[in-house]
Amino acid sequence: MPTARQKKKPVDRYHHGDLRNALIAQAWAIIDKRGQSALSMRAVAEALGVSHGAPAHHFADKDALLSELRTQAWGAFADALESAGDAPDALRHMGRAYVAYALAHPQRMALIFRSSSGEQSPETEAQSMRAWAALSTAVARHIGPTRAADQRLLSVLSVAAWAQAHGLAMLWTDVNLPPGLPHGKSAQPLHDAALDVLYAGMTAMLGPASSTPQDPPA
Amino acid sequence: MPTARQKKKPVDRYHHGDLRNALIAQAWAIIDKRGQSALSMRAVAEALGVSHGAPAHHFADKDALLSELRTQAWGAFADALESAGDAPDALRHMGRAYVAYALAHPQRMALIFRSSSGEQSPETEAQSMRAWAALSTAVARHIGPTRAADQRLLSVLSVAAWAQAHGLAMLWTDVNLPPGLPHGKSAQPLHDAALDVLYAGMTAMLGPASSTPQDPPA
DNA sequence: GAATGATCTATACATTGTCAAGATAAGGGC
DNA sequence: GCCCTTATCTTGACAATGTATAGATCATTC
Repeated sequence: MPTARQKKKPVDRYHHGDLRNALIAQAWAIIDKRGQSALSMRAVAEALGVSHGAPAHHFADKDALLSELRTQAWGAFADALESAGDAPDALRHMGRAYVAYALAHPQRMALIFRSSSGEQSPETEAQSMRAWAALSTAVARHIGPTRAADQRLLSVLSVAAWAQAHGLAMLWTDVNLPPGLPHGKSAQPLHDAALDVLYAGMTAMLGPASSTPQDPPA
Repeated sequence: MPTARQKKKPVDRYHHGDLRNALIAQAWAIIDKRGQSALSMRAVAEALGVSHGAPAHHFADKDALLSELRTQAWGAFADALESAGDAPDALRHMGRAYVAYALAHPQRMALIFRSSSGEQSPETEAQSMRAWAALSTAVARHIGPTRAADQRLLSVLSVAAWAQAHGLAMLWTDVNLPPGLPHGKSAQPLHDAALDVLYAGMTAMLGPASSTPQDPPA
C-alpha cells in the first residue's frame, strides 16, 4: 500500500490535489476565527503551505473567492430557514431561526449582508432566492391560500416579516449600535417578544379567521 | 484688500489653514460619489493638493477619519429622526423618516451600519444615543405615559419599531438581497404598508385605549 | 514515452496605510 | 524686531496586499 495517507496529508506535493476546496475551507477558518478583515489571499495561501500565486488558478481574484463563500453562507442560511418551515407555527419558528442563525454565525451573516459585492453571482442569487422563497411560503401558509392569492398582501406581509427578522438579526451582530439599544444574547426574550408584535399585527390585519392552514382547492 | 479670497482658495500655501475640515469634506465627496471602497487617505490628500503624509497630523489613522465621518452621519441621522418626532403621529412618521434617510443617503447608511469599526468613539455613541432616544420617546408618547412606565413593554416595542424600520431601510440600500424581494424606490408603498403591519400589532397588543397621547400626571 | 494542458512557483509591480526625518510657517517671549 | 518653540507639511521609505507574467513541475492522453 504505497499511498496510505492520500486524503490526510496531500502536502509536500507540487500539486495540491484539491486546492480549490482547501482554499475555501481555510478561508472559512480565518473568517470564523479572526473576521472577514483578516482574510487575505496571501494568508490563505500561506496557511496551506502554497505560494501566494497559486489561488489565482482557482479564483480569478479575491471577489471570486468571496463570491463562493457568500454562496455557501446563503445556502446554509436558506437551509436553516427551510428546516424551520417544516415545523408547525412555521412563520414564528422561521423568524426565530433567522435571528438564531445570526447569533450562531455572525461572521457569515456579515459576509452575506455587510459586504459590498457590487453584483451577485447567479449561484449566490439562486441560494438567496431559496431563503426568500422559504419565508414567503411560510407567510402564505400562515395566512391561508385564499388570502395568499392576493399578491400584494403576500408581498407586504413577507416584506414585513423579512424586515422584522432582519432588523433583529442585525441587532445581534452589529457593533455600531446605540449603546442603549438592547442587543446580544441577553436580549433574546425581548427580541422574541418583538417578533410577536409583528405577528399580532398580521393577525389583527387579517381578522379572526386568519390562521386557517389549509383550504380545500377551489 | 490684499487677501480677498482667503476662504475660496487657500491652496499654494505650505499651511493649508483648515486641512482637517477640508479632509472631512473631501472624504464625504469621495464617499458620496464613488462609495466607501474608493476612500483612501492618499486619494483625499491628493484631491486637496496636499502630500499623502499631511492627513496624519489631523487623523492618527484611517479609522480615526472614518470615526469622525461616522459621528457626523449618525448626527444627521439623529437629526432626521428628531425632526420626525415633532409631527403628530410621530412614531409612524419616524419609521418613514428612518427609511427615507436610507434612501437619500445610502452611502452614509452603509458607513453607519455596514462598516466594522471594532469600537465606537464616545462622540459617535453620543450621536447614536440621540437617535435611539428619539425613537424610544416616540414609542413612549405613542403608547401613553401609563403604559410607558412599564420598562419591559417600552423596550419590546422600541426594539420592534427599530428593527422593523432598520430592516426595511436595509432593503433600500442592500445590494446582497434575494432578487425576488421587493426593494428600491418602487417598493416604497409596499414598505409603508409593511410598517403599518407592525403598528397594527402594537395597537392590537395594547388594546383599544392605546393611543392616548397624554395622561394626567398620577 | 512524448506532447499537451493544468497546476504551482518565483518575481515583479501598483496601491495603500503608516512611520520617520527634515523643511516650512506661525506664534509667543525677550 | 528677533529668536525659539510648536504645529504643520513634505519627502522618502517600508510592509502588506492584490494582481500580472514567465517559467517550472506534474498529470493525463495519445
